[in-house]
Order: sequence, then C-alpha cells, then structure tokens
Amino acid sequence: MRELSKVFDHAAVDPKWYAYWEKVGAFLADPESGRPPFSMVLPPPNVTGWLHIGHALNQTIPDVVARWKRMQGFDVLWLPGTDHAGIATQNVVEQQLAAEGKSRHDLGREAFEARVWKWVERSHGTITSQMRKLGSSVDWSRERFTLDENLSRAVRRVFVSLYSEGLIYRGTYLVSWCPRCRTALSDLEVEHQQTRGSLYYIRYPHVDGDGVVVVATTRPETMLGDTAVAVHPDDERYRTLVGKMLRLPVIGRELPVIADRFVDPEFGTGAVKVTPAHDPNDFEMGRRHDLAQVSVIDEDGRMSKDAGPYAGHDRMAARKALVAALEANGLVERVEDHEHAVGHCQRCGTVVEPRLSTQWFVRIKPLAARALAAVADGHTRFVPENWTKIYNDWMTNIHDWCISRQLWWGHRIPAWYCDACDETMVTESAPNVCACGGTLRQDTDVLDTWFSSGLWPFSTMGWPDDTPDLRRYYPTTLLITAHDIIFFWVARMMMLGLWFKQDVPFRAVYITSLVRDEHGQKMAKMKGNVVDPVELMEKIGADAFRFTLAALASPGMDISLSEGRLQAYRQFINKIWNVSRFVLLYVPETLATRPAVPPLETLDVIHRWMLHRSSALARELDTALDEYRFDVAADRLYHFFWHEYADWYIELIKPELQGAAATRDRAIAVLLELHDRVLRMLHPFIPFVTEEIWQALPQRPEDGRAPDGSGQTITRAPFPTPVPEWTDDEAVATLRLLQDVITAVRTVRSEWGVPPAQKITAVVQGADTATADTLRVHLSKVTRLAGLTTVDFLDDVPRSPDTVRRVVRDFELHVPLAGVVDREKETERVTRKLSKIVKQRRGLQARLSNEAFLSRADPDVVRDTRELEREIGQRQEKLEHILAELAS
RNA sequence: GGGCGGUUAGCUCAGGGGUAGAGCACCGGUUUUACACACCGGCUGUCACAGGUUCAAAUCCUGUACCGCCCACCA
Repeated sequence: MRELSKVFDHAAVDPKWYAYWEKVGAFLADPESGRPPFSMVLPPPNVTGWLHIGHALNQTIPDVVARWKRMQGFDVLWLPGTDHAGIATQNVVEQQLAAEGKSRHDLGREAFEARVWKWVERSHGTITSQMRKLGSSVDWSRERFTLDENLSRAVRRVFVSLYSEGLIYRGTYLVSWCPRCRTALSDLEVEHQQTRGSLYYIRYPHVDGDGVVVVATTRPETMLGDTAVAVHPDDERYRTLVGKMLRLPVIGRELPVIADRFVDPEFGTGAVKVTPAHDPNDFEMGRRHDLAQVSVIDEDGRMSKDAGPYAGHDRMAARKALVAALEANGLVERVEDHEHAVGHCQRCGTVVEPRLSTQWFVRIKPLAARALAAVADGHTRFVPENWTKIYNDWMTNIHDWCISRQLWWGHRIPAWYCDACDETMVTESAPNVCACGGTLRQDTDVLDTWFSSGLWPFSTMGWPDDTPDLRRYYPTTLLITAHDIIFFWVARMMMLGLWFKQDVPFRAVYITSLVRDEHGQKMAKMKGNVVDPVELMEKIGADAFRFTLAALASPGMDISLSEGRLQAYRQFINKIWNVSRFVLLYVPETLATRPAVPPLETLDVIHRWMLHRSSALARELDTALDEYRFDVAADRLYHFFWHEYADWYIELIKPELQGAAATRDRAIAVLLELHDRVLRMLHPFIPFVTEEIWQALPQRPEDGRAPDGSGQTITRAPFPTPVPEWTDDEAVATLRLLQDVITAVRTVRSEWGVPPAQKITAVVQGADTATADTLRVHLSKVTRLAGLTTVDFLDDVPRSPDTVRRVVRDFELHVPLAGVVDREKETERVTRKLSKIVKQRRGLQARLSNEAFLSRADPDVVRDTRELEREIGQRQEKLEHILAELAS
C-alpha cells in the first residue's frame, strides 16, 4: 500500500479512480450541503461522433475550475449533457442510409427517427466514456439531452409563450436555403467564402424601338426570375429610361425600369436586374415597388418550371448553358473576373440559395435589447473582455431568427393547421380537433437545434417547473466555451434566459481559444494534422494532456499544440511520480496519519524556506486562477515543483532523511505536509496521478471525506491557502546565498571539466561577517551539493596560477584546480564576463549622469539604479584585478 | 468593405515603461541506489519595420508590411 509502481501506468490508474469518484459521489452537487453554490453547465457536445481536441480543451479548463472550487469548499454543480444537433445528426444518418442505397424517404419519418435514436445511443456512449477518460468531474446524476421529455416541454413552453407575445411569427420570406440538406438555414448557419467568379454584362433589349440596357450580374441563371431592372433615381444616364419596358431575353417577359436608391451607380453599368425571389436586396426592392416574385430555382437547387427551357437543369449547369446561349445571340457584352462572397452551408458546404419559402421566425429585437442591457449593466462579464464588443456588435445588428427546419430530427414545431377552416393553433400539447370540427395536422418542420440549446441553463434544471436546483444554481456562476459559438449559443442563452428567467444565465463567460496544430495551422482531415485526444491520452495519459492544454491556454490566443510541450509535461508527470516514490521511501509503514508540522523554530532553514515558498505559491495560484490565467497557474506549479521543490528542497533534505531518528521524523513531517499541499494544488490540473499518490500517503482521517462517507478522496480535500506564519524572508535570503555559491562552484567544475566524483576545495575571500557566518552554519549543504571537501574563509589568499577565481556577489570564490587551469582560457572567460559587466555599467552610468533621469524618474528607481551601479562597479574592480593578476 | 488578434532565442510560447524569460532543441559533463521521461553546467535574441510620446519603449501612440480570425444584402 505504501508503495508506488516503478512507472506511472495511466492506463490502469485513470479508470480506477474515475470509477471510484463516481462510486463515492465525489462530483455530485448537493443543494442541502449548506456550502455556497458554484454552478456551470457543460456546453453540450453534439451527440454525433466523438470528441475532438476542442472539446478536450473546453472540458479541461472548466474541470480545473470545478475541481478547484470543489476543493475550496463550494457546492459545485457542473451539469453535463449532449445536444441532438439537428442537421448534423440527420446528415450523418442520411449518409449511412445513402451507403445502403436508401434515402430517409424510403424509411418514412417514424422509422427514420428510430434509426437516428439507435445511432444516438451508441454515439452518446462514446462521448460519455471519452469524458470520463479526460477526467471531467461532471455530475452525471444530472445529465441531460436536448430531446429529453422535460427539455422538450421547455421548448414547447417557450415557443408557445413567444408566439402568444407576438415574438414568433410565420411568413413567406427570402431565406437561406441549403439545396442538399433541403432545409432553411439561419443567417449564422451560412458561411461566406471569398470566391473567384465572373461578372457577366448582359444586354436587355428595349420593348419599344432599338437599343439595349446592359446589366451586370454574377448569377446570370437568376435572370430568368427577373421582374424589373433598377437604376439610381439621380443617375443622369438612365433618367429618361425610368418607366420604360425592357424585354427579358429567353423568357420574353416585359420588365419595367424602376428607380431605387439602393442601386449604386458606380457598380457595373449602374443598371441592375431585379430578382425578388433569389436575392435579399432584390426581395426588399421588390416589396418597395410591388414587383412579382418568380422562383426559378426549386428546393433541390434545380431550375423550376418557370425557368423556361432550363426547367429541370441543375442551377450551375443552367448558368453555363444560359451564358452560352446568350453569347450565341450576341446578348453578352463582356465578362469580367470578379471576386465576391458566396454563402455555403455550414454543415455540408453546399452553395446556399436564397429562396422564397414559408418559415417560422423569432422577432429578435426585443430579446436582443435585454441581452445588450444585461451586459452593459455588468450582469454578465466576458473574459477576455474584448469579446464584449463582438457580442455587442452582433446583438445590435441582429436580424430575425429563422427557426424552422425542414428536417425530421428535432423538436417538432407545436403548431397545428386546420384543413377545414385554415386556423393555426399553437399549443403545448396536441389538440384533438379544430373548433370548427375539422381535422388538424401538425406542422411537419422541426426547430433549429440552437432553439433548444438556448434554454440549456434552465431547461436542464427542471424549468418550467420551479425546482430546488433551479432556485439554487440559476444563474450559473460561469460559462466556459469556445468563441465559435458565441452567437449560436451564448447570445441565444442570454436572450432566452433573460426573457424567461428574468436573469442572465451566467455571471461570467470565459471564452477559450481554438486548438491548432503545432505550427498554428487549423486542424483538418484534409491536411492530415488532426490530433485525436483519445489517442493522445492513450499515449501520454490524460494528466499530461490536460496539463499541456492548461499551460498553453493563454487568453485570447489560439493554441498551438506543440509536440515539445506535450513531451515536457509528460515528463513532468513522470517527475511528480518519481519524487513521490522517493518521498514514500521514507514514510514508515506504521505511520497511519500525516503528522503535524513541528514548531518552526525547531526546523532547519531549508524547511522554513520551502514552507514559505509553498505558501507564496498558494497565493499566486489564487490570483492566477481568479483571473482565469490557467497558463500562469500551470507554469508556477511546474516551476515550483521541479526547480524548487525537487531540485533544491528534496536534494537538501536528503541527509536529514537518512540521518538520526529525531531529525528524520521532523523532516518527514514537513516533507509530508509539503507533498500533500503540492498534490492538492496540482490536483485540479492532473487529477488522476495526484489521487493515486495522495491515496498512498498517510492522511488525516478528516481530510477529503467522500460524500457517501465510505472513504477519502483528494477531490474533496481542501485546496491549500497561504499560511502567513510561514513567511520567512530570512530563509529566502539564506537559500539564495547558498544557491549562488553552489552554482558558482558547479559552473567552475563544469568549465574546467572536473568530474562529479572528484571532490575539490574552495576558499571564500572577502565575505562580510554575516555572510561568512551563514555559509559556515550551512557549510555541509554547500560542500555536498557542490562536491567540495572543505571551504576555507580567508581574507588573504595567496596567488596561484592553479586557482580559478570567481566573483560571487560581493566576495570572491577561489577554487584551486591543480593541473587543469589554462591561463589563456581563463583570461578569455574573465574578459568576456568583464566586458558584459562594463557594458551594463556604462548604461547605468549614462542614466545616472542624466539630469533629467535624476529629477524625473521615480526616486526608488534612481536609488535602485545607484545601488546596482555600485555593486556592478565592485564586481568590475574585482574582475579587473583578477585579470591583471592573470596577465602578470 | 468593416472589426479584432498576432509578429520576442532554431521551434512552440510567456512577459508588457527601468535595459528580456520558460519548455523543447543544441553543446559539454555525469550509472550521485526517486527519476536517463534524470542530474549538473553552458550557448542563443538590433523583442517585424518606420516614425512619435517619455528621463527611459520590446512594452504606450501612429503608420507600414506580412500572417491569422470574425463580421458584411453591393448586383
């Protein structure tokens, strides 16, 4: 039991502890606990597929927070769940069907839905097991799915409520349409890409008499749906033309020339074809001028029956054929290269078609107004702050939200239509018959996936019922999510939360960065640079992976997942493991309980130094984590553990550990206290390895009691806080002195190739009494770590060509090295040091002789500069002296 | 077309008015019984460029270049 295996076997250890944590209820929120609440919801991953590296980051960061807050004594609720992900999931299953040569229509709606449910179950299992591998400390007892009965009830309640308030309406408008997914999309689901295309100049002949008007268009195929040509009212060139009629080529329809201020006289020819059924601007213009709307492209992206000879052609093919035909008839004046933004379907990449159709919309402005005000009033804070502006801009320029989707997978719209009387009924539960007696049929569309995710912070807690969870945990304390869903999700939660709960859904939003490959490239299957988090965890363990993510998570910067960093942190875990094994070597089997720290005055300076440092670290961690600087926290932990605790403290206490019983027991008591503290501080970042080690150490029975009372767990042990009594600046100063001397000797040894096994001597010359005394008291530490037999303290050291002299602080260190010292080489070294110092000193002197500096700079700075200049001057003198003697 | 971020050691990145850091890589040395995924020591930079503010700029301001991201109804 008091033993750790030779190597840390994460594959065996990780699952063991996760299962234990679940068994003892380590992650359960407890409204009855009497502790202050701290709540977060997990951005529900799409139930389709598996977790990618971005999910890993967006679970690691909140997990660090959740574990930290839990250890600080908060009643933490971190609520998990998954999203049914309408289009995404339906597409996956449709692709599976396509592979079997079937479409969803072959199955019918019910069978198709059943099929999706089957897939979702399997996929859900994958996702949740991946979350457990990563160590996410979510409360599984409160897991939710957006299609759960209660969440669906919430969706219906919200829909009906907004409808009755006049904030949801149905109507026929131009919406973005994906011809492949065969559904309407919201503006957000359309991704614009700069595309190289052509600008076609096409001649439209006058109906009466000769001549043509040339219009420019990037989409000639839509001309078949033209119902006017527009010019700017002030455009002199076309003044006489307004009101005249043109003849639409191919179709032969007569088009009026209208005047509209929207037209930019500078672009193209200043005359623009108007296609109200296929262009958002033309749609608006059509309404202003009461133009007919002719749809020439149908829901599959083919030309409709109104497209004349091109009916049935694919829209892209029709473009080519039409241009060829126009050219043949001399109706194309010219074609220019033209770059413009083309909308693509976010889910399948198909070019989106603006298309006239009847859809449901949310009248968004009233909701957006509240969401804007809430952030302006500071009820929700963005971290980093600059996201506030992005949120505000979007919220200010927001358009009505198209929420109906022509899909089968999702929340069916709770609207029923009567065939007999044309009545529309919007109700939470299905009505039987219409008041007129006619049969009702439910709207066949489903809602945008984000409509239900927008309710997530309260629907998951039982809303519309008034539940204890809802009362206690809403608003949530913090939301941690990626920036790519600020509009999709964060903004919608703000609007809907404020509308239905009269309060913001979260007090703060921490926006994480995108994870890229090690050269900052976006990960993409095509590039073959996708890193699978599960594979990575299998290779290096969840802890190393998590620590890397946290360490690289600088706010506002994308993360380059560098191989070097991953390696370094894997080695860090290994280091922690081995230090812990070393500690355990000295813990007697009979020691059941971690002993108290002995009185400070009985402790050697090295212990007092480390206690001081561990207290300071706790303070630094508090600050860093409070500011969401996970990178800073990780960096401090890394440096503290490796380069202070392991490299110096552990090395320095070895003699005590191997010495007399009384000394040893005191050392072990401090060591165990420190090790316990550092494990707890590390735990939020690297939960598995810390629990494994913590469990092997003797604990106090009251520490980290599991909620079910069956055992102990570090997840419930208090997070270390600063200990003011441990403050000890004198110990810090002493250690700094010892380190300086030891390092100086080591450097000399290394420079002159003295093998580590070969013991040498050293002489300290010219140290003041206090310094010399301190060194004398701790001489054994210096001699052991520097590989010395003795250190002499002399005021006058005889000159010897075999002695290397170094300046340490304000004294000199003489290291006799018979036979190895080369005078020339030594001269070169000292010269190099000297020239560096001279340069630095000149800079300082220049400042000090500058009247402006002396009169304007902060007096403290002036004082420090003087002090430094003086010190450096002394060093310079000493070095010059050494050099002179070398030369003689 | 608007907006935002970046440019610091060979690589990946911190820092952010007082003269530059980490990890990896590199060089040299070590079987010091916790760790070679280790230990000890060392090397490395006109902090993108040009102006400005300041006693002092890698750090603040302006502009330029390049890289990246977001938003956008000019055909």
